[in-house]
Amino acid sequence: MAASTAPLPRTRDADKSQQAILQAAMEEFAQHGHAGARIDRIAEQAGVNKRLIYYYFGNKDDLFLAVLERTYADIRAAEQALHLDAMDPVEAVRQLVSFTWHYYLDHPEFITLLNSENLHQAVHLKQSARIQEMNSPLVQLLADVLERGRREGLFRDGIDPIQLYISIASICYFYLSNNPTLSVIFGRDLRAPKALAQRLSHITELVLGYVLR
Amino acid sequence: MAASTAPLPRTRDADKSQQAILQAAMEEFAQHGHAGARIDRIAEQAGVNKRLIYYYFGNKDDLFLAVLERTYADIRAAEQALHLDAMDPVEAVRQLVSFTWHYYLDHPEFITLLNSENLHQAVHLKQSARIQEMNSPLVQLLADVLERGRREGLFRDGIDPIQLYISIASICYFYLSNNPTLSVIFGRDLRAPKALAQRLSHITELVLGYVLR
Amino acid sequence: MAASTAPLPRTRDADKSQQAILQAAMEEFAQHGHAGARIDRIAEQAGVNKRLIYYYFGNKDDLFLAVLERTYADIRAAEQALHLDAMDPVEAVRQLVSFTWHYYLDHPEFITLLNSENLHQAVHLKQSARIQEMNSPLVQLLADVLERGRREGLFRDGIDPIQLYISIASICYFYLSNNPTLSVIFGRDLRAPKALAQRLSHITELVLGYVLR
Amino acid sequence: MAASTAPLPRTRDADKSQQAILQAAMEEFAQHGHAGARIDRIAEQAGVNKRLIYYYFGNKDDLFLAVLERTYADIRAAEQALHLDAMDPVEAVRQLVSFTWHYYLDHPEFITLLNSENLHQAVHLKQSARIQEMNSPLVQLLADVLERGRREGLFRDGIDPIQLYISIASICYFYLSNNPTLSVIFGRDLRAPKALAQRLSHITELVLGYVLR
DNA sequence: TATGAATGAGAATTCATTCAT
DNA sequence: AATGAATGAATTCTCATTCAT
Repeated sequence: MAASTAPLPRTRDADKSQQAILQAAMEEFAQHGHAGARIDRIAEQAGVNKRLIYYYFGNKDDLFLAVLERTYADIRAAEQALHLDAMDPVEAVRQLVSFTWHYYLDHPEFITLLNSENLHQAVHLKQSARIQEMNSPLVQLLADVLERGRREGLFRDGIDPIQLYISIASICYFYLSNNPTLSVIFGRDLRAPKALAQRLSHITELVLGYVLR
Repeated sequence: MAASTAPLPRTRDADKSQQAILQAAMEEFAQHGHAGARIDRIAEQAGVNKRLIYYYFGNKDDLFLAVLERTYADIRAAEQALHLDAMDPVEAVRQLVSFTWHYYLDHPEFITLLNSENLHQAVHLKQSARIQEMNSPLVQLLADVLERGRREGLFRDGIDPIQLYISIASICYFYLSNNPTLSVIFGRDLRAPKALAQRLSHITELVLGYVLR
Repeated sequence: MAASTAPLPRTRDADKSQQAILQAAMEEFAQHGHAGARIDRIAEQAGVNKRLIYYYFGNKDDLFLAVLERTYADIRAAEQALHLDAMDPVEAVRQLVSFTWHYYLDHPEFITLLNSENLHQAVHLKQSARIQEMNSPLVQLLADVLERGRREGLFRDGIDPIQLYISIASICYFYLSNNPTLSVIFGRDLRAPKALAQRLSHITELVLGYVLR
Repeated sequence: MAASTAPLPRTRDADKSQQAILQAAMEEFAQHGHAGARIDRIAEQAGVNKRLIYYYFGNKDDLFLAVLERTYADIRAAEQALHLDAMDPVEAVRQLVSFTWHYYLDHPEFITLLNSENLHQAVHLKQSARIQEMNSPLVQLLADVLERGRREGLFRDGIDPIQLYISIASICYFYLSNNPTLSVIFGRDLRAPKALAQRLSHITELVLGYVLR
């Protein structure tokens, strides 16, 4: 029945294999970094022949780039769902912080992939027109929120939205990225649920404490 | 006395060899991460026989740990020189932010080494009693500063010094750590002198904006 | 049928490659022992890329085990061809001795491989369910022969077949295994054809002298 | 007091170091064979600097030879204590078997060192005039015993003492040398005290069963 | 007599990638 | 679209041995 409806099965399998490779590669690169990742493990995890990876993705670097592209596409898609313009300024800031925090928390691969790419001076990213075209809506949304807050007399003047956006990302990202070493240094489990809740509370306070006049 | 002045231009200097290896290893691990680092390159850079690395440091992991230990020892030593207790609270916060920022800026290896260690879930760090004993004085100093500021009616109440310390580290670290990808995404050079100055200005403002009532 | 005759001079023959590796490994391990064997030489002798050895056999130890398994399989196969039950008891004992002697004489690799494995306390053998399942038929055959001889009044009573089997193996094995040192100590070539013939004659006499009442 | 009696201390230390090296080397070569032995471990075990091994023994092969020489010297010394000429022939044979068995049992290093040397076609032994001059008295003693037994009408005629000597060595040596593999193959611990006693009983019976008419 | 420092040659093993079908 | 076979170039690590004192 499926066969009679369309000439798709072949294509579907191909797509399925590619998706399986991409997913496995994302996990492998996320867990071991670019240099530590193994093509063999990706093939095994994806359940495909190793040769197929080269067939579809060329080589390890191109595969890494494909993973990066998908990673950025994913976060951009998630960002699209965030409608800060419909909220009052304070709530919008809260939501932005919360979204950023939870996105990183739920997508640890995002952090390790970016770290790996930064270790390599963003060589892959620089090659990708696709990613560079995927503009994050958040900076503009944040700029609007800040302007609205300023006009309402709630927020302070002269806040640079890019700087603030980076700062919000920072205080979410770093805590999660460096959690293992911080946990050892401070001698406590900074990934415990309670610690995570306290962290979100602090960063929200920090950001609001700064923007509110 | 004659004995102590004599052997200057010797090659058979164990300590010198070890330091050369350690320095070369720090650079190699910082530049390529743990998995990407090459023992061969370290030997070449250190100007010693590859075998000597194993003679003194055992294996790649132990060498990496030795590098981590030195890295932490270095920052702890720098932190010791910071006398926040002699300053008024606002100035102390400024100095802490400035110190943190400049330390990371001047020691890019600190960032990449920590990232590499975090990718590996701090496995090496967990083994090192030495590092765990090197307590940073900054958290306590910051706690004192916050308390003084609070008593003087300058600072807000209920600030957790550990959270704030991590946040200060975050906003300094992330900007530098993720500079390559951020620069591509935002389409401008975030390491340009002017951009760096603006960043320091922003983070100082952000932190003071939060702590001041 | 055409299909089966076609691909003769192919190099891409997995089984052929594996057999070539196994054969070369057997010779290398037999000649140099486990520790003295070199993977490089095995690859060269087998005419394959060194990497292929790891592809098929995992590592040196696993390869050694594969060689051991084949070695035991070979001797078990040879033992199967020995039909002691069809002979009169005295002839059967003669044949068993002769078979054992000639098998060791014709398969010097059996001796050195076993010596190597014994030096390592049989660590590889202990892992191999396969070898442990390959029961030698000889002990049971010998037990039957001894029982027949006893009933016919030819052989003495109370001979333990396992002990006798080990003794027969001993007097064949040791002479060949320790031939180099014995030759030096006794100052004559114990591998000369005449010496070998005398040895077989002696051991046959020794065993028969013991079993016959 | 010791210092005043002679100028020996220095020499004694030297001798002590040499003996420590030799002892450690014997254990190392016995446990790992020639190829598997490590100079580093020998130095560590002997508690001396690695360089000293080269100072006293030249190189690994020469050290191995020195170990072999001591090993042969030891067994020759033990053999000297065996006075078969004072016993009646049957008792003398029993004693020879028992001595051989217990010597191998108590000196496992003898077995593994000889196996290692035989793997190498006795290359070291061939170089050693010393060892070749250390004639074992046992063959001659056995010849005398056999002759006495024959004259007393107890022993059979025409027994070659060298062959019998080798056979006695065989049945003792092989059981112990190949104990690990035999234990696995037979599925029982052939080094258990009871198994050892049974073995000695069997080999005594076997030899006497042969020599007695 | 003794030793810590140093090394060249080699050892097992790994890895991304290509071949042949 | 897919795969098992095969490989060259590393890569970490080892080892007997020598250097310099």
